[in-house]
Amino acid sequence: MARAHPAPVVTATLPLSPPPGPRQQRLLLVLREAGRELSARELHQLLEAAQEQQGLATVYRGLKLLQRAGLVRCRRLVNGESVYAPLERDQHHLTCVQCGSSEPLPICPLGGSGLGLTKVLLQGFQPLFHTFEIHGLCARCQQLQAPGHG
Amino acid sequence: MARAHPAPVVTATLPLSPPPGPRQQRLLLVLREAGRELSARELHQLLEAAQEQQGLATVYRGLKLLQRAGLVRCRRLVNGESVYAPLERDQHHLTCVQCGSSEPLPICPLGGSGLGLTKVLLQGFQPLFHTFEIHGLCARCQQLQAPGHG
DNA sequence: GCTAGAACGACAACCATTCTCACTCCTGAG
DNA sequence: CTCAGGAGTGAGAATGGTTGTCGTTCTAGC
Ligand SMILES: [Mn+2]
Ligand SMILES: [Mn+2]
Ligand SMILES: [Zn+2]
Ligand SMILES: [Zn+2]
Repeated sequence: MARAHPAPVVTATLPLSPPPGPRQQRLLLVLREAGRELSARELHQLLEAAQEQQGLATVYRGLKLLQRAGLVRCRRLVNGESVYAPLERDQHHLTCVQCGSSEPLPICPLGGSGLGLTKVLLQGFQPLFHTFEIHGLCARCQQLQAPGHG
Repeated sequence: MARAHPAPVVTATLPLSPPPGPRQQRLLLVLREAGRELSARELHQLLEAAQEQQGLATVYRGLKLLQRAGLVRCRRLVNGESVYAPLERDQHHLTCVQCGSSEPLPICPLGGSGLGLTKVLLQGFQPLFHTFEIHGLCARCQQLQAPGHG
């Protein structure tokens, strides 16, 4: 019977592609062991230190594969560089438009409520991950920008 | 003028800075008249066509001022360029990690529920705007990536 | 009119990312 | 085993949006 389902939320998706090759698995492992988001260059350097070097171009290629496989998420910092993290680490940020600092924000807009991200809205689009960010002024930059600075 | 503001929620914030100068007001006007997000270069060219040219560096400077004043929002496209829109236009997107296409997503994670963006969470951070994006594969790229392609 | 400081604009510099292309490695056929 | 084909790789060049530099122009105050 077609009962009124609580709208099957379509995010937190299943992997699409077959498991990636060994190079990509190494990338994923390093990302999982790191406690934070890593840039492509950091990843490249960490691999180098671990005697498993991969050319920077290869790192970028691998990260793109992992994204398409639904294993890695990515966001761009204000300074232009992209940072990567495992998909299962669901983390968002407060980012200062002035100094670019970015600190964790312990909420997720899709977390509890579900938000009703139905297939109707997605219309054939296959979601892999989401980004949510609040941009504004950090406490320090507010003071520096304040009119009466003393 | 004074648009209805629905929100007890802490986002959709009040302007912080004094009203910007005439150059910035022109930028804001063009952004409001355009039906879509504009890049700095597009803005520069539109102003040129309207006999109100501003150097590209000045356009960037003005956009940063408008952001800090709580009048303009900004997001980065996959190809690296930033696009700008008036703050009151609350729009989010589905973005393809493969081809970079980005189509509107008619929901906002802060819209109805409020999400509980309390001052406790923000801890002195002054929110100006937010970005929310679902990244994945558009219908076309799913087909091209499919295993049995025919 | 004159001066100090802010705003401006043309252009150079920056730098993360992507592209190029020669080379290596793997695989399957013979 | 030998070899051809193709995918994967890596070093370096190219790309391009954004930011920095710095001499010029505008503005306000006297
Ligand atoms: Mn989340
Ligand atoms: Mn919104
Ligand atoms: Zn700041
Ligand atoms: Zn696509």
